[in-house]
Amino acid sequence: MKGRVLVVEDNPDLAFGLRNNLEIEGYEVALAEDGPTGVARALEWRPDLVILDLMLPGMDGYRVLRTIRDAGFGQPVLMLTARGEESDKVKGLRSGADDYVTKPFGVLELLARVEALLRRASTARENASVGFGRVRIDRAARIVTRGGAPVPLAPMEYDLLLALLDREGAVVSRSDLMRSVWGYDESIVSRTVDTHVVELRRKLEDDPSAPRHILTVRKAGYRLQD
Amino acid sequence: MKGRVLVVEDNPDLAFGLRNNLEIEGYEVALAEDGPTGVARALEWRPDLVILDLMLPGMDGYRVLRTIRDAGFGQPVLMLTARGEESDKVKGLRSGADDYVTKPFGVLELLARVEALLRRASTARENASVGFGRVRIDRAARIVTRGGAPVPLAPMEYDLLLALLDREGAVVSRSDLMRSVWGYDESIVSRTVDTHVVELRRKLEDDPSAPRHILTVRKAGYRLQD
DNA sequence: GGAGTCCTGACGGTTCGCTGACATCATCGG
DNA sequence: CCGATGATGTCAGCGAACCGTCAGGACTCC
Repeated sequence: MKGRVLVVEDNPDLAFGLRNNLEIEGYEVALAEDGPTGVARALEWRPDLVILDLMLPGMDGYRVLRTIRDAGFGQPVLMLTARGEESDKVKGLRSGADDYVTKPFGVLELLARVEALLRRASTARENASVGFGRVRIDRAARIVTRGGAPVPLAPMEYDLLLALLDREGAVVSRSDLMRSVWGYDESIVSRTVDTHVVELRRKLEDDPSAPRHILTVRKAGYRLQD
Repeated sequence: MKGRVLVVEDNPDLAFGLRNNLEIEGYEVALAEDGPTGVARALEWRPDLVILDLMLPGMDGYRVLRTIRDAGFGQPVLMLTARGEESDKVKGLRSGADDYVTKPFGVLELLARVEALLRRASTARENASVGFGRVRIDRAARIVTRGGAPVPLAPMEYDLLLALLDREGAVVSRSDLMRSVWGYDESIVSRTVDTHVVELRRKLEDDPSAPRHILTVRKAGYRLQD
């Protein structure tokens, strides 16, 4: 099995056609015929790649994309649309899609793009880690414990912790944190991130003044490590 | 500077147009007007991305692509062509191109694709283990180790090291370093670069007074070698 | 309206990086 | 071979950047 592909597409003919071709190529395929179903299946089933139609009943492709990206879905997404306007193409790519195909398209071209995207993505592997040190995080329950005892975290603190955890071991810049946690896109001038980091350290580090897990990387950002 | 882009394109109007638009976006741009020149410049200058026309005098785009890939060039390549047949698209993608745009194309779309490719490539590169001698560099974590032991580097030292590493084996002039690390564009009169090189040698070379990796090339700049 | 939460701006400590002076080295002509 | 010349190595100190910290006020949600 070469990988799992989720096709979010409301046109049955197109959806089944894609599934057939992808399965012939050796992919495992799931279908979703509207936006909300697509979001749910992407997050539950964790496909290796999502083919996402732009025009969908209920929730358009942009919102689907934003939603799953905000939920931490990091696999490549290939956008599919009938509209040919360039502004849409740009919007799709900039809002987190990895590639873009305009209908009508050739199946061979689509398969080639799928393959290229998966080859790129296969180098990056996922972290399923759920904690660090004596700290455990239960994402489903949204509960954090330290040495077994629950630690109450404010919403922003929890989101910040998740953003760091999703990239455990890597340096995350303040801008990235601002974008992924707060949704802002601007450069930083405030001490907002720092303040919340301090609070996280106070609640999660054994010695907050000498942090061993939530580390500062000067001039670059913060790094969470086990 | 967002990255270095090599444009291999024989049509002067198109080439200059691309260069202007890319430079406005903050990329550093080089042009090559035929295949062999493109190959040479890609291998020498080590761009972060290559925009490659399919139809070129002397050596067509496919051969250029094959040649530079065989020579170990791993950065993304965006193919550019007037032909619209799908067979060509597939051939381009399968032969190692990362994306494909058909003329006529909108500049905004092209720029968006360039950005998407570079973003993807940068995340892939972060996981690759690179270094020289006993020194390893983890770009994602921003950690440098020597013989397994972490070496604390000041921000500028780290950035300087990366700039040298990105062009490993090639001589990098002080002006280039000033531009890529410090963002300045002026001619050099200070000992700033030298000072930091000294510090890097002290921390990373086995014998700082007889460097084996961070080498001085008199009247030209510095060169990093394995 | 009260409790909790979040952001901002200010302050201070620490580290960093640039500068300028001097030492040393490579190169080349005599 | 030797000295002149210009390029590079080295060092210390000061000003600035950067981050930790905190308190006040605005906001939200009961």
